[in-house]
Amino acid sequence: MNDNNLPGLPIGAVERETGLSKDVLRVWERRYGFPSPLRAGNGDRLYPPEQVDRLRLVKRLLDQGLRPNRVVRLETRQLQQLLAEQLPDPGPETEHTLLELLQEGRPQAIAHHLQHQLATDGVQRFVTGTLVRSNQAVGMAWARGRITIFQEHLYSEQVQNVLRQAMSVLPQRQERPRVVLTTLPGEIHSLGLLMVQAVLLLHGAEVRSFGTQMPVTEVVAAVRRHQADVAALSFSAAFPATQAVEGLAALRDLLPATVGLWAGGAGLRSVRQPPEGVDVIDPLEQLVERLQRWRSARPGYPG
Amino acid sequence: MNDNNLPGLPIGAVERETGLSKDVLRVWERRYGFPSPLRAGNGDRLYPPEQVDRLRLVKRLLDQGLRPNRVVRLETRQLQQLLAEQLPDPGPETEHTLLELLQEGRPQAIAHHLQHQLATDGVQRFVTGTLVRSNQAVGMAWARGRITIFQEHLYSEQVQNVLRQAMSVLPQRQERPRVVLTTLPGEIHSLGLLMVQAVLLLHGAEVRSFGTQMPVTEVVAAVRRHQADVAALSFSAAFPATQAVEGLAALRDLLPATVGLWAGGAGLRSVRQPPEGVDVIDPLEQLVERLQRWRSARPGYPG
DNA sequence: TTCATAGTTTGTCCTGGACAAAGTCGTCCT
DNA sequence: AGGACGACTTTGTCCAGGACAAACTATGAA
Repeated sequence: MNDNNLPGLPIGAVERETGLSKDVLRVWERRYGFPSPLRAGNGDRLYPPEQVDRLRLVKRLLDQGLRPNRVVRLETRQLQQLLAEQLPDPGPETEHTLLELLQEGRPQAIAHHLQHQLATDGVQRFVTGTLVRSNQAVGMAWARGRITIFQEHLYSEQVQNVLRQAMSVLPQRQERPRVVLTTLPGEIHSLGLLMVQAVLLLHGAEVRSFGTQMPVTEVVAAVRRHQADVAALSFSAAFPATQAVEGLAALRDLLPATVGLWAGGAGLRSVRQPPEGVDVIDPLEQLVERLQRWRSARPGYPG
Repeated sequence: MNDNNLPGLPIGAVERETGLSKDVLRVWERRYGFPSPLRAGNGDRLYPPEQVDRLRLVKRLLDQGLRPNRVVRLETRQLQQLLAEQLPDPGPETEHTLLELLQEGRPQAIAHHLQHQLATDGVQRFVTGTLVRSNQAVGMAWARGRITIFQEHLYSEQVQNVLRQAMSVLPQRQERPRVVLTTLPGEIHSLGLLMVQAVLLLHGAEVRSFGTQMPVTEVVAAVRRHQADVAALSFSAAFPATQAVEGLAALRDLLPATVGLWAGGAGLRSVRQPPEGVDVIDPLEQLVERLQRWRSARPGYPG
């Protein structure tokens, strides 16, 4: 039996759980008076679980582009409300069944449901339409407190399974362009990556996916070694826009000018002016056009 | 054209790339004189790429259980040497072909190779034997500078594909125990999770995998909601042992006594005494025994 | 409207100190 | 010999409070 009934989490644990750095947590406390953690005997901050939950909501609002000033002081209720307003709404009853399945918590049923939709829609519409809406619906449901984190996790795990399986069935046509696909360090979400991969694969491009968290220099090395035509980067909403821009600028600088640099994902929504030489692709449908444009600009390549 | 020719990375980027916290980077500098970053005009640290590479090596040595004191001051050469000694050696020529394929960099060929071995070995031996050795071989090759990070990434991406596909073919017998499977926040590696999932699935357990990074309270909620018999946690070598122990203790405290708590992975190697009520399972083969023990202790359940 | 400029907000980084947990080592007792 | 215990050392994490540049906002001119 462990005496682990602490009244709260230390700052490091909160950083890991919320994605807000220790520095930010401390400076918010100083500036806005929230969070207002308890203190351990030695002066260490201890964040009560309610405050951690509230911080998670704040984080998502920031990810939507709101500024701390307007958000940090709000109560949980208000945060939920505001987040529901801010999040893209997939429509009222769009994904009712999915959410019910999530609440029941039978992973098989969820996978089956997704599989069914995939079969109905086909890969293209499934990924760029249905899945996008489902993701939004799930995010919305979390914001409203209808589902919890573990249910979100369960969802993305199932999506991942379905997507990977769909791709394994797709013919590998290996036509140009050859695309190196990955994310920068600090990105934790891999769903976007898979969605991009599926679309590219479907349209006959040769995708070489490296998963998440590739340092800039490694992306460059991979592009060279694989003689890729394009480097494609994915950024989730949770990824700091400033880091994205920084990374893309550095990449553009290090990659040969002949190599395309494509970037997409909710993490770039708030970026006013992307670095020169970077193609921002958003929404996902644009990827197909971009692909065709690349090919028609290079008639030498088949496709 | 961007002026991104900085002589080094800021401390935050180094944290993301190496997994060493800003605090650690600064305190090492103070104590050991390494790293010794340049300074920007405003006093900010700028870590040259060579030092970042060296830090990556240091990090892996710490992950092997060595102490900073003995390691931080060493040169790159010595670090590589020492790491080669410390890492478990899968034998001289064991995975020669795999490494050659990795160096060539054709993902298809790698997947094919893995698939072939899977077919030869069967799931059990593939996961607990061949894959473990392959992982070691790849880690070793990186330590020796034979391959780089992006090649490691490519490898784990292929392994992931092969494993997920193998599991999708496996019959879902859904016998007891029902196992909630995940990792704690801060864990970035998901391979271990998949390997465990494959073994459990093969032996007819009902696995509910939630991917990586589940807060302790969410694990508890998931176990309750899913009426699971066991919570299984995976820890990679990169995961701080102290955090693992802390998290496991908290989990044990919050979970009902009737629910088993199984933990495994290289991240627990250095743990002398795990918290009471936690089953440490290492190596992976033990998982099968543990499963059978669980079942024979509960003759009511089929299996 | 669009664009430049002044003001504000915000994340990140800095120094240098402190301390508890974990590891190491030597000693004593069985 | 082996194991338990206590003293010493190492190490990661946390603290305070200040600073600043980049990003954003608001204001006013063309």
